Amino acid sequence: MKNNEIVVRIPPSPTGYFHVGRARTALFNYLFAKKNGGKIVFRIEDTDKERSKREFEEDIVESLKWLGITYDEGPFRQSERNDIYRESIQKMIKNGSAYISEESEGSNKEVVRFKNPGGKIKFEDIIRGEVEMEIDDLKDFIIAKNIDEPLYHLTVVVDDFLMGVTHIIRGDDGISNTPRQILLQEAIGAPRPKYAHVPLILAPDKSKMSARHGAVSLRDFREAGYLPEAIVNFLGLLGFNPGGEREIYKMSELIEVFDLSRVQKGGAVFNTEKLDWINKEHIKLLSEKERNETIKKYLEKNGFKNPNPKIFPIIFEHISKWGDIDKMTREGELDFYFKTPEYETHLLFWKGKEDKETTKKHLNWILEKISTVDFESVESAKNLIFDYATEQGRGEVLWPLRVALSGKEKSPDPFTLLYVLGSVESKKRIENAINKLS
RNA sequence: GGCCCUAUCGUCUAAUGGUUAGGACGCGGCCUUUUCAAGGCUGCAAUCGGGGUUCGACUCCCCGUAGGGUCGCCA
Repeated sequence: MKNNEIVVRIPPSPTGYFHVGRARTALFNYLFAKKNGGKIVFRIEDTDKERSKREFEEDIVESLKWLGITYDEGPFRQSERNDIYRESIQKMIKNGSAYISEESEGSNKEVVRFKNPGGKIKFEDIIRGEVEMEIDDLKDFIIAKNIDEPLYHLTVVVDDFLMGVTHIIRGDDGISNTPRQILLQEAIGAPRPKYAHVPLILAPDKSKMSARHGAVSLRDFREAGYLPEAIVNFLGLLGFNPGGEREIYKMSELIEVFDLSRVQKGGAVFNTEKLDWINKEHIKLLSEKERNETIKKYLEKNGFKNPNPKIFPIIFEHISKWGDIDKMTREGELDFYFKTPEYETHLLFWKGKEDKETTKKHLNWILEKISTVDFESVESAKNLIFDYATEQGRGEVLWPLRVALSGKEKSPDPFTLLYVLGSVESKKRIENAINKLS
């Protein structure tokens, strides 16, 4: 089933944390390779010694792993392959396709330039169709600072050739590099791979998504508490759609339906709301156990020791990503589960109607009613009170009860609160409320 | 500015010559045992403009327009 004809590559340069755009390109490469039984080569393009950092390389490796994008070969580091590039440069100089050029500007007085034949370069792009570009204004572009310091175009072409890369699936912003690389391929006698330039991921203002637009690196999303499967789902469907109306896909399902020729031509705006929705859908797909464990972990991280497991499903209902738990904590939305709430007395009144006696009456009724029982379920709490509430006016009874228990204008329903808090704590809070009214 | 690319609801997209232009996110309304959330139902909302080709264009061609990418001894 292995199709050894197909080889793709994932070639990040470790000059920053792994960017979502690059992640998506990596994902498309992965999907394409897996779909067609091809091979994936992972190559670190760290020829720029100034900007390349191990920290970034590690981040990229980790991010790929987090997403579930695996590779068959590598990582290779271009910085460790100088012998290979040197040989190519020398060969090109020898056959006249490159030459050492004396410079009056720049930081080196001699560089290696490629002899540009000029004219036009035409190539076939799987996504865009036929593309033709003029190359005259490329001049004799530089392929190495010197014989031991090769530059991007040269290293890419040499490596793609040596690693047997058949399909180059990369971001749209690299399309203008293609003619240069084709020229180089011809000079070293490499076959021309097939190209597919995927459109860019755009910020809401339609410009290329970059750091000034907020969260752009995978680690940002990881830290915000997104699920990797949601990121994969979202990115996989950004600029690609298999047709049909399905929105939620797992990696394996994405592989099945992936088709490079269905990739969109235009850029796609990164829509965080949709990502959040997709993330929530994937949280729903988790097992209850897995979900609860993560919620517990986040609660503890936020300083809530030994959280009551009864609140896990409530929290689940209110979040679209784990990081929302951090936010809820910060905004004090969770405090009432753990300690007696503080609130303005006025909040106790249904629709702001300052009727102390009635409010007290209802609260007292409930207090008495619950003093002898404990709640086995939300239902049992409801059964105890609901008929009375219906008779007396649901808002009149239920609103003050809810406020007494939560101290909040917005919270889960009072029966759930009763069940979660238990009768002892509930009684205490209701008594509190009654005291406030006296 | 040169070169290149792109163009369907606000956003992601479906419809590859014939549909009341479909779905999703978001937004509004209603319902669902007070509020919030969740859920259900429902509503608003698009083929950039102009020419062709064709019996018939979202779909094909041309010209505009708009947006984007790229023009390093970075990758």
